[in-house]
Formats: sequence, structure tokens, C-alpha cells
Amino acid sequence: MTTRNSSRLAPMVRKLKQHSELSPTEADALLALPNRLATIKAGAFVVREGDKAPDDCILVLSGFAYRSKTAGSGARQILSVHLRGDLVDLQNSLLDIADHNVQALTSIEMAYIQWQDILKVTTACPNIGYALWRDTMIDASMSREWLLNIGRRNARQRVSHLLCELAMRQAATTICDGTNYVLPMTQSQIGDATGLTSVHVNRIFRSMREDGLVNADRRSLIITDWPRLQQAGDFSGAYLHQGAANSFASAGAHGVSPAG
Amino acid sequence: MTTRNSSRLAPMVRKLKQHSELSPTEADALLALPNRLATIKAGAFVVREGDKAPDDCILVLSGFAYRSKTAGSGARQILSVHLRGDLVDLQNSLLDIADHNVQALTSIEMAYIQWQDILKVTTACPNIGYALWRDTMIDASMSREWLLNIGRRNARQRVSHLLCELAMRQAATTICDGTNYVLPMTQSQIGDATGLTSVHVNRIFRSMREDGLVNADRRSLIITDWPRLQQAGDFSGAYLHQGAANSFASAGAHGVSPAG
DNA sequence: CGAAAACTTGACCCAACTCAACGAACGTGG
DNA sequence: CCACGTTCGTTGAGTTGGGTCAAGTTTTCG
Repeated sequence: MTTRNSSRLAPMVRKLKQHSELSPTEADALLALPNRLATIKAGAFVVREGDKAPDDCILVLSGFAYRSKTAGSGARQILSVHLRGDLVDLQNSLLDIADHNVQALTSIEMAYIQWQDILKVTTACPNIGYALWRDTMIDASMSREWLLNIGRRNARQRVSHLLCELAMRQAATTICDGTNYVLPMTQSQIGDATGLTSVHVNRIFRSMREDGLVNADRRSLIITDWPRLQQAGDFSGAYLHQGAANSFASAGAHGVSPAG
Repeated sequence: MTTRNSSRLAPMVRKLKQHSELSPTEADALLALPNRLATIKAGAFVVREGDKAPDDCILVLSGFAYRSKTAGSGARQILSVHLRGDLVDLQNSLLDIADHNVQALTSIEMAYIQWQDILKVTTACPNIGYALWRDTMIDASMSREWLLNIGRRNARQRVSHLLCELAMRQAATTICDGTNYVLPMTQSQIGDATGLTSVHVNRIFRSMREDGLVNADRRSLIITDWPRLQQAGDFSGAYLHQGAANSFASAGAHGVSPAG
């Protein structure tokens, strides 16, 4: 009766369980949601700002996606980066008009779930609704941290902070040791995410390399000194609300690798 | 049986109705929520970052509140400003630990509603839950716009944008013509909200005054040229998702006062 | 293998910051 | 209701972090 083990929606349930309790029945109800698979090429739009809100909601199964907005001047701001298990446009679904873009950062696989079906499940199991609502709130918490990052930290701190966040989030989703992880962003995209120019991001990377913090091999990043990177980025993972599922949300500023 | 007309929670229902349909029964269920009143002095903390999440959720009845976070350096970033009708810490309630501060900007009156009671109502009426969830999403939409504002706009645009947002939001809640409205923020707070220093905010204000955009009388602001202010702030109110309740969410960039 | 995209580095510039001093408004207690 | 300390606003002078422009090199990918 359940599609529990075979469902491709498993990454979503896994992510929700990081912050919310779900009974086996509830988990099964989620895993059984009808959905269709789609593959999207790197750079392609998934949702475009100004579109009428889509009537399905989109889950990242593999690869990386990001949200962005564009200013009148044409400058782009990257708002968040999403990976396996993230529901990438709950944000847009419940509202009338999409207020931001969603784009593929790498080539990605996504599952489309009809919004109607989600409503059905949450009406039947309010607890699932709370888990999804909580997911929206964590999303908002991350925006707030980004606001602090861009508004009140200098360039080196901003870049370090972004790297820490991506390391910690990847450590929570994939089996990886957290010190050597995938960094699918170009320097220009890192600039757009941190409110800097690509030229300046490049200089920051050089200086961080010289200081032995990271070793940015193309497309993947080796964190050579996690405690110092964390310090350099004024980073504490509390805002990710990863809860007990991941051992280092509470580990504070020292001595742990993102894998705990 | 209903407390419909007398309930002090009316501003909340009014705000939810800006973006969500609520049946009379649903509205009454909200208005009938048990709550207690509290008055908080200007500057005092309502919720402090790091606190265990409060078990009630807080509604602004009068005055202004704001959210903030502090960087390791001690620098403060204001994340949002809240007025009459805003649920100011839904964000914190569903999570384990408060990830940001909530403070009174002016002296404020607040209603405290037990989180338990909210859950009861939303379990009984899923539609109310969706309205509150949507409220959280609009909150997130506003964070995203602030991210764009701070990350990709210059000082004059940032300040103008903030003024436009506050004007439009006040026009939607209070009976005011939208061109002469209350601005309870000091220049230093405006700086904290826009990622600037108070000194620079002061210079921007002077130049905007000279250009005839605004007339910042102490504690209240007269917008002398709304269309040009909107243009100067690269502002479009779509991200506020005020919907049909307010005539100018869709009015675009020209020729309307914030009151429509 | 060739074109396009991404990275790298140097030289120069400017928007916003820092430091500092002073006047104006506010609020609080006597 | 006035005195006085404190916060807020204002302005100038000098500095700087990060931006701009430009030219190369390296990588990627079709």
C-alpha cells in the first residue's frame, strides 16, 4: 500500500524530519503523493518572476537551484541556494504572482507535486501542514541571516559565511564528510549572492587561499580549516534550525567539521 | 456568541483578509481567540534572540515594532518593521529557538495569543491555517525584497524604497492619505534597516529634501512627490501581495499615491 | 578544435564610512 | 515648569573597501 521505500519523494520527508516529527503514517502519506519527474538544464528557469503562481510545487531531487530577483538597473540578487530535498517554490504557490525567479544552478532533477494534492494531505493531517509551514519559516530564517550577512558583514565575512552555510547544509543531506564538497557556483554567482562583484569575490578567494582557509578547486571546494572559516564568516548554524537530526547545529563556533 | 465587533483582534483579521478569503465563521473563530493585552515601552525587547521560543504569538495592535539580528562585530541589522495587524513572531513560535530579536520601535500595545489556541483553530479550520501560512510567506517575500534592496541598490534607492514600503503598508492599514505619514524611525535605525550608517542616511535625506522628494519633519514624513519617490526607490509594491484589498498593488510605477 | 564562459590580475576611482564637533530636541526629575 | 543630561540630527574633512574598466589566461563544452 505504501510507496515508502521506492518513492522518489524520500529526500523531502528526510528534510522535513530534520525539524518536524512525522509519524510513519504521515511520512507515508507524503511519500505517496502523486508527482511527475522533470529534468532541467543548468541555467534554465523553473519559475519566472511575474508569472502567475504555478499550480504545482517543486522539489529538488538532485543538483542545485537558486532563487533570484532583479533590480531596475538589471543587477541580480541571488536570494537562496537549494539542494536535494528542498521545496523550492512553496513560496510562490500560495501567492498570486511569483515574486522571484527560480533557476537551475546545475542540471537538476525535480519532482512536481500538484498543489491540490498537498492541500488534500494537509487538510487530512494538520501535522503535515505544520511541518511544511515550519519549512517555510526556516526558509524565512535563512533570508534573515542573509540580510544580516549582506547588510552588516564585510566581503570576506560574507563569502566565508556563504561557504559555511552550503557546507553545513550539504553535510545534512548527503553522505559527505563536509570538508570537501561540491561548490557549483561561479564566482560571479557568489558575487550575486553576497552583494559583491565577481572581481572582488576572486580577490577574496585568493586571500582566503593564501591564508589556508579553503582550497577552491574548480567546482568543488576543500575547506582546509573549518573552525577558522566559521570564525572568518561569523557563522553559527543555529538559524538553519537543523535540530537534533544534525549534530552540529548546537556545536557553536569551534572545533567541529560541518559533518559533526 | 461572537465577539466580532468588540474583539481587539480585528486588525489581524483585517490584515489576513488583504490576501486570503475568510468566511464569516472563520473570521469569528479568529476574533474569538482568547488573548491578553500588554503595553511595551519604546525600545524594550519583546523577544530576544536565543530565547526559547515563546508559547504565545504576538500581534501588534498599535505602534511600531521591528525585528533585528546582531553580527559578531556588534553591528545591528533591522530585518523588518511591523505595524498594526502584524503577527510579529509567528516566525519564532513554530521553531525551537528565537533566531532574531523583536523590539518595540515606539511604545506599543500588543495582544498575546496562546500558540495552543491558534493550533486548535487551524486544526478545526484548515483554511485559517492557510491564511496564516500565507502570511508567513508574504513576510518571506518582504525579506527577499529587502535582500535585493540592500544587496543591489545604492544608498538613495535603499532609503527611498524603505519609505515607499512604509507608506504603502500604512496606507493599507490606517485611514491616512498616504502622503503624510508617521515615520517613527531615527536616522540611525533607518541606517540599520538599509545597511548604511546614520551619517550617510542624513546626507541622503538632505539631498532628497533638496530634490523635493520628501519633507522629513521629525517623526513624520511628508512625501512631496510620490511618483518620483517610487522611481527613486526602484519600488513596485507587488512583493507586498496586498491583493485586491488595496488598489495599488497593481498600479505599477507611475502616478498613484500610496493611498490609491 | 574553436568559441564562449569563467577566472585572474593590475590600475584607478568613488560611494559610503569614520572621526569629530556642535546644535537642536527630548524627556525626566526636582 | 524649568534645568540639564542624553539622544538625535547636521555638517565637514579625510579615508577606504569594494567597484569599474580593461586585458589576459585558463577552462569548459559543443
